[in-house]
Amino acid sequence: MTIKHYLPGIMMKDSNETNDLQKAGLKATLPRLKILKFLESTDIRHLSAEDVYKSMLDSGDEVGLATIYRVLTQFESAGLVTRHHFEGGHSVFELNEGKHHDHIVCVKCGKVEEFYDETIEERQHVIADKNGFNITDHALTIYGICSDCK
Amino acid sequence: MTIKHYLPGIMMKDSNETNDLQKAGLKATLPRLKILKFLESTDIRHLSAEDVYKSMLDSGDEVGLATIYRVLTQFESAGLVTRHHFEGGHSVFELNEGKHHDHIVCVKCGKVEEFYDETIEERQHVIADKNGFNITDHALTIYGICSDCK
DNA sequence: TGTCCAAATGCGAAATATTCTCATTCTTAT
DNA sequence: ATAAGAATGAGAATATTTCGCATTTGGACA
Repeated sequence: MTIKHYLPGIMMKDSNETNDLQKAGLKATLPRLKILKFLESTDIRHLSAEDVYKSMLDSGDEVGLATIYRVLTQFESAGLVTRHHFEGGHSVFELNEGKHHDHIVCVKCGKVEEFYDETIEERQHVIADKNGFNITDHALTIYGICSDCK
Repeated sequence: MTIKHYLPGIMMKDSNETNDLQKAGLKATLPRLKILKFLESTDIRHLSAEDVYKSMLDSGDEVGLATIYRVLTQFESAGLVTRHHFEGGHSVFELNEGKHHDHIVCVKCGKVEEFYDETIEERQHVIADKNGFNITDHALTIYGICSDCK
């Protein structure tokens, strides 16, 4: 669905999503576009593959579960989403928007808050250097009881 | 198997492991003793339930896989081991000895190094306070390429 | 030390989560 | 529009973990 005809004089691409996919080296297939648009439109930040599958089904966009898994993994490789391994054994995915952050998770209700701490970021690089590693990524998750659950 | 008869004058308990289990509120059953002894004797720090199962089989101590899972979970609750969710989707367990530490994992070869950083520990408490959480635990894993794999 | 009861174990079935296979359908370059 | 290769869908296959239940065991107490 293009809107270029409604904005004469401005040369628009078919959609931001198509473009984002192509920049990521991924063909702009319908399932991928739908999944990306879904991730951008939902206000739930952390979703399992199953969550994505069911939510999309509910809104009438059926995409096979295997494809959801494949596409989310591709999005992860492309840097479009981040995969987290919170407690529970299954992966959850988060659309990468804005800046990097870490998470603090309530072990009672599952609520997830985001935070960013420059000091911690810096220390991690010091630690990686000390151990001879080149950091590719990191995952810091603090677990605790949130104020609602105390 | 007790050794108290060989140390006259010293009142020894049946074994450290039996004692550790009882202090943890767990009956000193044979499978639990074997698993605990195995964890204490191996020099591999991070093991999956399957790893524990197979290694014990190899050394002639067969314990059902379901029991391994149950016992490791109980040990976790009792604070004897820590469960980690490194990349790969399955849990690995680590015997708690010495002090808390975090991990830096090589994404190529899987090597795991431990580190402890007081500054990061402190910042986490500040962050939890700021968000109204009582920390119960935390998991910081840095991912990178180790010096061998560069 | 023998007995008894609750708790623990073993084993296979079931549940979950994720990946794979392969026939069919799209995408995109031409 | 067409062809070649990539992507998808559906279900089978795998991997990991849990569950149900019959049997065994640990340990409190007589």
